[in-house]
Order: sequence, then C-alpha cells, then structure tokens
Amino acid sequence: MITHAMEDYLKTVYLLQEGQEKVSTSAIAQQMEVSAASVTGMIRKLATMGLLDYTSYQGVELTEGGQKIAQEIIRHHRLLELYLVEIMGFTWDKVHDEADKLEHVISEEFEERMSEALGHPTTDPHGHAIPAKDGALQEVTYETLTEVDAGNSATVQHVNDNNPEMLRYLDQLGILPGTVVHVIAKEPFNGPLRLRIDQTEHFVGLEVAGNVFVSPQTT
Amino acid sequence: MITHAMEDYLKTVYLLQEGQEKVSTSAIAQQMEVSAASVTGMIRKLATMGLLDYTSYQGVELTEGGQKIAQEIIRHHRLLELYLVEIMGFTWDKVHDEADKLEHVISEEFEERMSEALGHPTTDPHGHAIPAKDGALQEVTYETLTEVDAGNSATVQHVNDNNPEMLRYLDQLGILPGTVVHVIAKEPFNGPLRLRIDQTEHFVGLEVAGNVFVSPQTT
DNA sequence: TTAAAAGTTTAGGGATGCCTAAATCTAATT
DNA sequence: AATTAGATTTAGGCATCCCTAAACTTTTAA
Repeated sequence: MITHAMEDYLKTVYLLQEGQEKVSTSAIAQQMEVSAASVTGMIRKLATMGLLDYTSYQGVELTEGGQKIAQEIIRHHRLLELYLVEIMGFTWDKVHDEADKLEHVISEEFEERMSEALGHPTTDPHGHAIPAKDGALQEVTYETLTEVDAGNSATVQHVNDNNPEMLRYLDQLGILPGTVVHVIAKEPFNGPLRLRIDQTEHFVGLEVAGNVFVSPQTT
Repeated sequence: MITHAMEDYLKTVYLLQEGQEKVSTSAIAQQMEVSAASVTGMIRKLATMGLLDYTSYQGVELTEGGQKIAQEIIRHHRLLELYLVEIMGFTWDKVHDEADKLEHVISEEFEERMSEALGHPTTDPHGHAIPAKDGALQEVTYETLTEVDAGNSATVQHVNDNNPEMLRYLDQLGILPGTVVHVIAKEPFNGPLRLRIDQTEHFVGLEVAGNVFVSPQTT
C-alpha cells in the first residue's frame, strides 16, 4: 500500500529532481521540513518497493514507477489549485494548502471531472505546468527575476506557490504568470530591485524576486 | 489534536445516537467494521478529551463538544455529496465513498463555497438533512417501506447512501427522495413487495425496502 | 594528507490506530 | 442463586511515521 506520506516523498523527489538526476537526503529533509533521519528511513522503504533507486550517501533517483505516482499527485495538486480558483472562487494564496490535503484523497473520477470542467488546462494559477494524464511533466527551468539585468524586461512564467503571504503581495504588485516586468535598476549590496510593472514603479526585495521565475522578453 | 479516526468515531456515535441516548461499544464496532477492542481504546481517549461521556460497560453519549464536531463532519459529508452530484456530475451511487474521504480534509472555506454554489441546501442527494453551520441536525425517524401496509402510498424521504449497487438499483426503479410509492401487496413469508411507481409495477425484496425510508402519503 | 565540516545513517524511542486472545463483567435463563 | 451466553475491557503486539542523539562517511580546505 502506498500511503499519503509516501506520495509526499515521491512528489518532493520528483520536483527536486528537475535539472539534476540525484537528489540528496538533506535536500528532501529541508524541503519537507522533516529530519534527515526520517528521510533515510522512508527512502529505504520506497527503494524496497521499487519506487526509487538509492545508494547510501549517494542520494536517490525515482524509478519509472515512482515517477508515475509523483506525476499523478502533481497533476492532482495543480488541477485542484486551478479548480479552486476558477470554479470555486478561492484566491490564489489559499489554494496551495487546500490542494496539499486534497491531492491524496480524490479519485480518478474527481480528477477527470475537474479537468473537464476546466477544459483540460495545461497550467495552474501560479504558472506551473499540469502534467497530462500519464504524461510526463517537462517544466523548463526559468531564471529568476534576480538574474535579469537592469534595463531588460522579462515575462513572468511562474511563481512559487507555497507562501500565501508572498502570493498576496505579488498579486498586489500585479506579478502574475504572463505579466511583463521591466527591471529598471538593481540597488547595490543585495538591495531591492526597481521594477516597472504596468506603468507603475515598485521596489521589490531579493527574497521575493527569487521566487519569481521569468523568461527574457525580447522586444 | 483531533485525528481523522476520531472524527469518524464521533460521526458514527452521533448517527447511532439518533433515537436513543446511549450507544454501545459493539454497535460502534459493527457500524465501523472495527473490533470492539479498538472501539474501547478510542472511546477512552475521546472521553479523556471531553468529547463524550463514557461509563464502562454502559455505552457512550456525546458531549456538546463531541456533537459539534460530529455535526461539522456530517455537514461536510452531505454538502460534498450534493456538490459532487449537482456541480460535478457524479452519479449518486459514487458520492458516498468520495465524500467519506474528503469530509476530513476540506477547509471551512471550502465548505462555505460549496454551500454557496448550491444555494445553501438543506438535503443531500439521498434525502438526508444537511445540518446548518453550528446548527443541530434534527432528522425525523421515518418508517421503512417494509412497514407500509398494502394498499397505501408513501413518499420517499431518504435512502441509505452507503451501498453503491443498491443505489444504482433504486435509481433504476425510480425510487428517489420525493418519489411517491404505492404498495400494492406484500407477498407472504417475507416475500417481495409489489409496488407501483410512476405507473409501473415492480417487485422489490425486503432488504432493499428496508433501506428506503418513507412518510405516509395521505391522499 | 589530514583534520574539520558537512552530510548521512543507525539506534532507540514516542504517538497513533488498528489487531487478536484472554480476562472480566452483565444480563438472561433456568 | 447459579450458570451461561453475550458484551466489554485489558494485555500484548504490529505497522506507520515521526523524532533526537550518536556514529559514521564523504567532502572541503588548510
């Protein structure tokens, strides 16, 4: 039997795995806010079940089976987020926590009916790709707003979804997936970014900017 | 902390409590398909938490606090059932299991938005009353179809929601909350009931009839 | 190359929620 | 009143999922 906790681990490994192949114990522990010892224990169990490959001290890598489960959960999560916003009228800062609970519990039929109601969407409210049923998730790795040089513009692709307060702040600034942001200047000594968004100027700190992923705007 | 299992126990006690005050360990065990020993263990914990009153060998009775939690869960369950049918297009035989999982997981906001989307309804698809937010659930105890005398008619008030196959059968017969059923005759030796529903005659066994709750039709 | 720092695993333990088997209590029958 | 059947509780155990502290391995840097 696959438990909710196992699903959470697989999801986390899957998302951390993007870009690199091996994921370290401590990276998982940090992401999940759990001790490294707990991670080791769970990893060993998942390895026994054939859901990931694991060599002591070397990190883990999902097997095909493990990936499939992770994709399923991520699909649930992102469909839920969008459903909550579009159909039920939630604000985007509240949907992450709700989806985190529901993702483990909904049936395939629930998933399917959400997808239908939403017209089989491909991105969630924060700009993350929704994996197709049994389809891999190929999320391009975008740069963050902190990496955009002064004087350049960029299009927001996605924002991190796990901090409600930050999401409310971003919403207020108008930083949403699709928004074009112009970086006027970067203050020195890790100072704030000076941005122009929709004719208005804003000063935004690095912590926030580091959670906004963009692609270069070439206009 | 209140766990999902605790919520399930409170819900079960609440529903068994209708009509009588004290609920026995074995009744709970049977209803939940769990050993009586497990029930004792959980009951003691719930009693310590002040959610029910319990005397050894004498059965249990919910406290106000316990009732409140039970009502909340039942409200979740029934709103979910109706939402799944009305908004998401589920058939009524599938919603019980889905709601059983979701009821423990949804937020107050989710509950509220469902209620709004449904126009603050008062009964679920099977005819059960939906408790108001912080309002007690006063379900009248109706008689079952087996108790209706031959020659009389009755209006279906609610049907048991936990057997998908039976629900599909009832749907096929047209036995839904609100339907008027005429009992033409009762075959002897616990034989089937001969019913007229919407101009058509049907023979229905006692097991099914015992799960259909009705009020007398006086026309 | 060796010592310190960082990362990882092992050992031991706690809470939850279930189980079976055995002991105990209550209630019904004779 | 005693026996017995049924209901209930206690005792002991198992799986899950988390923890801290200590031991161990790997990496980094002097």
